[in-house]
Amino acid sequence: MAQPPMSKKPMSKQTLLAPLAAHVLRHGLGSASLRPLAKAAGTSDRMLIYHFGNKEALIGDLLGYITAQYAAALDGAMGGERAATRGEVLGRILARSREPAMAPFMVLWWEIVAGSARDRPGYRAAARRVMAELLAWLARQMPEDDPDPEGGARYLLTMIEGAQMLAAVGHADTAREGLLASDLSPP
Amino acid sequence: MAQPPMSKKPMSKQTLLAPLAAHVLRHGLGSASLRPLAKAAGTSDRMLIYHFGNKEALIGDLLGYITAQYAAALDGAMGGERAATRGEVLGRILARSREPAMAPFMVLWWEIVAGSARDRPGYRAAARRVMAELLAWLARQMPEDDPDPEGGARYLLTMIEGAQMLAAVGHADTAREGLLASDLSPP
DNA sequence: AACGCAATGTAGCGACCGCTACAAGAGCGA
DNA sequence: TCGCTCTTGTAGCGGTCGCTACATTGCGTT
Repeated sequence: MAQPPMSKKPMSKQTLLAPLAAHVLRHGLGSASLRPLAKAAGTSDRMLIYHFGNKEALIGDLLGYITAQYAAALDGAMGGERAATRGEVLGRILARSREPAMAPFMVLWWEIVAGSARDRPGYRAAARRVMAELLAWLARQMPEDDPDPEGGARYLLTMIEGAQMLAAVGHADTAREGLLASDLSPP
Repeated sequence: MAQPPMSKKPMSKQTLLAPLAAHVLRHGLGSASLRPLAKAAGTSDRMLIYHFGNKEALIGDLLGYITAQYAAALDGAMGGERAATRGEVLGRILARSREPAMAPFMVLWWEIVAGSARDRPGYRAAARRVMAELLAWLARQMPEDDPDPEGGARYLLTMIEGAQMLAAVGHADTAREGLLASDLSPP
């Protein structure tokens, strides 16, 4: 069946990034090749190269877009009054990370970490951006009477990432029980 | 120049795994395709399929071999007297992880985690094996007077993996400073 | 109307992918 | 020696990869 004319879209980098990001969040970076990506964005591999130059640049832009999305999601979750304890801050962010909407990003995140560890171009920058954003968010969330909010944020970030890694390999219970043995008494 | 006859090698799964693992540790799992792997092992893609059945099985066996190697390395590092504090245990294992000999495994590790998060066959099992081994090692290392060695091991495991993830994305200093803000006073 | 240029489709290149069909050796027991 | 099985080499299949050459469309400017 022939398509109706279907209001023409400008089809620039910016309009392409959203569907491309959606595809990568669903299927991962490892199997992100030009033709499937193009199909997901309603265009052709030819046009992806035309707009982004080459695949490496495309992935770089895509990682930037996705990490910016993640940062915005974090900022949007900033509401509510301050937590009373470090443990409460930790509980909040872990709960947020467990939300189903975050799952695709969490899965993608480990691909970004792996790329960063191997120094693949663009990955390190994307990972650092997420970490910086998370660190700032945590510092803002720390209890009002915390003696060392920056230090506490770094401590919590370490715990959070450890817990999420354990969850990624099916050891979520290990992390949960580990937190019980820390000085972070859960709420 | 023609090769001398060069004592014939039996060339079984077991003899192949060592050079294959070495290649994967150097170049990563993402770019591990049959022909380069075969070349590294002194054989042909044809023979890899012959011995392992298909690539998925090969990767599975390879992950098993590498994680077993890692476990053995951990056991070999078990010597010495017990640590006096949890912080000292943490310091020991982080120091061990920083050894240059461990670097290839550390880089590979995040690929394993990413594969596990995406549920690629074989990855979850390999990751769980490493975690279980590390957990047992930690429990054995805990201070003699620790009130809850298993809980402490889980806590330390969470911190360790968080710290290593941060190191993988170039935030090693964040993890180090974060530990100063914890109840784990460094030695 | 003529031109210029950005946007896009079509077709294909050479390289690599996992895997297989086929045949030939190598050793061994009957 | 015959045949059998295990191992190996050669060649190639159909597919995907990133990317490009070339032609065409369409729109704004002159």
